[in-house]
Amino acid sequence: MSPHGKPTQRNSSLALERLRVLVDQLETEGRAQLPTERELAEQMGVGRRAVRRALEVLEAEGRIWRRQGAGTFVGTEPHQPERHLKKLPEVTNMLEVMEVRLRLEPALAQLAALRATAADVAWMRQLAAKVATADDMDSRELWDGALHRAIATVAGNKLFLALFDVVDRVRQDDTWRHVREALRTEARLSLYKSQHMEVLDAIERRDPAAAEKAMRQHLLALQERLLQTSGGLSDAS
Amino acid sequence: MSPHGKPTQRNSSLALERLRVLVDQLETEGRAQLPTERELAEQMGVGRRAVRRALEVLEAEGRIWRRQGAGTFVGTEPHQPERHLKKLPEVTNMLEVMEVRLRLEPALAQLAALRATAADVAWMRQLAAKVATADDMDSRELWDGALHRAIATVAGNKLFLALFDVVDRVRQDDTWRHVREALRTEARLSLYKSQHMEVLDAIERRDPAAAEKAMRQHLLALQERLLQTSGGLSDAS
DNA sequence: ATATTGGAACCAATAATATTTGGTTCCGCT
DNA sequence: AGCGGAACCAAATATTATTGGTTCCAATAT
Repeated sequence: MSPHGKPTQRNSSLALERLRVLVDQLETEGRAQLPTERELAEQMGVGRRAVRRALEVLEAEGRIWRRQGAGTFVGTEPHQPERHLKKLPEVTNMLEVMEVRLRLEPALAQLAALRATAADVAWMRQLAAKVATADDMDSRELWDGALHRAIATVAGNKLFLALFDVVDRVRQDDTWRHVREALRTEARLSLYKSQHMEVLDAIERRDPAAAEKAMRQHLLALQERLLQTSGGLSDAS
Repeated sequence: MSPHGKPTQRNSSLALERLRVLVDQLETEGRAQLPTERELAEQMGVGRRAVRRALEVLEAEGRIWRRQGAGTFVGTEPHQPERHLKKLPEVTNMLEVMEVRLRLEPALAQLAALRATAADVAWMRQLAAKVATADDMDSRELWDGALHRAIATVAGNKLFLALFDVVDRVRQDDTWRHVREALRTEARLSLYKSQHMEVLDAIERRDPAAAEKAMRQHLLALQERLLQTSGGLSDAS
């Protein structure tokens, strides 16, 4: 065989034609996976780049889907919730996070007010004190996160706590570090501190409605600050 | 060496004493993992069962923690949210699931009312029709789940949808099949059907408050039925 | 005779390693 | 400039080894 075959760019078109036939064939046979790119290139006598270009077309058409390390498959990508969780930071943005927190955490504060013991209240107050006395921003954010999670724990619903952790992991993702830094300005510290106190006071009074409202006020203040600084964030499309 | 050493049951106590020393030693050295049970048994000249009994004591005291396939470690088990997600069905119960759904899904219906397109409404109505016309209970539950997830999708918040999927996976767990069967009685079908319609009507009217309320009513009816049938479920402690 | 122990074998979950495979970059050739 | 080939990267999978969990049995002591 002559090395470096026909110099024309028709190779990818040829590969595309033959791949369409192959995909139809596999579809009728009910098989899903097609050969590796290297095998396809050798079988058709073209380079791997030509094969890849052809596969890109088929993928854009939705006829196939590919996953690095796994292979190329006929049809559309199956829905796998677990896999989706891992790349949540890529498909979400801070506005969505706040939209969720605004609905989750007030409910958690409400439940905490219903179920908190005296020891729970003491624990949360300790954390609030740590938030208030922390000097650098890193430790402040650390303790603040611990306080919010403590409230979620005191709420006494394991499933709810798991949901909180999912949101919290997205929130803590490095992608949003600069956004979080913008939120925690010195001027707002006293406001956040007093709002924390309102939440804890309501929980200690066993006043679910007040706890819910206080937490909502706190998160609304955060959201407001978010909208002020960035003027809105679009998703990373 | 004589096979089957000292016949006394003191072996586990002896092992416990020596293990305490070992744990203290590792703790000061900053090392976490201690030898395998087989190695410990050989080193101390006792059987593995004696070692295991001693380790059980230390684990109950919170001095060590063990994981099958990994090893035994000094200290307390580190918090790993991902690992916790996998065994959620074991640590939760149906009441917790309903408590969460009652706070998640009304918010999702509210957002859906704000963001639904005409095509979205048509899609959800198709699913509602499938629920109403399904004859056997399995397919009914299947389409009902699809409808609820459609509403969560129309809500237009990827993170919120991910949370819904987490709850849904727990809800669909095989452990609760008999509970779900008890919920879906023939007598309640017309009620659920009309409640679905109320939710979709409110969404089509772009009435967030009504959509939220209708969804809450629907879930409250489900929760009520759950409490009626089982008389309350305690967690599997 | 009964109970307890040590030993061995097996099971199941985890971790470590190797292999596969799509994704990317680079180079020589035409 | 475009192609083929090779090499390398990174994600996913398959395989193997490790390790706690469990069961069973024979030996021994009481």
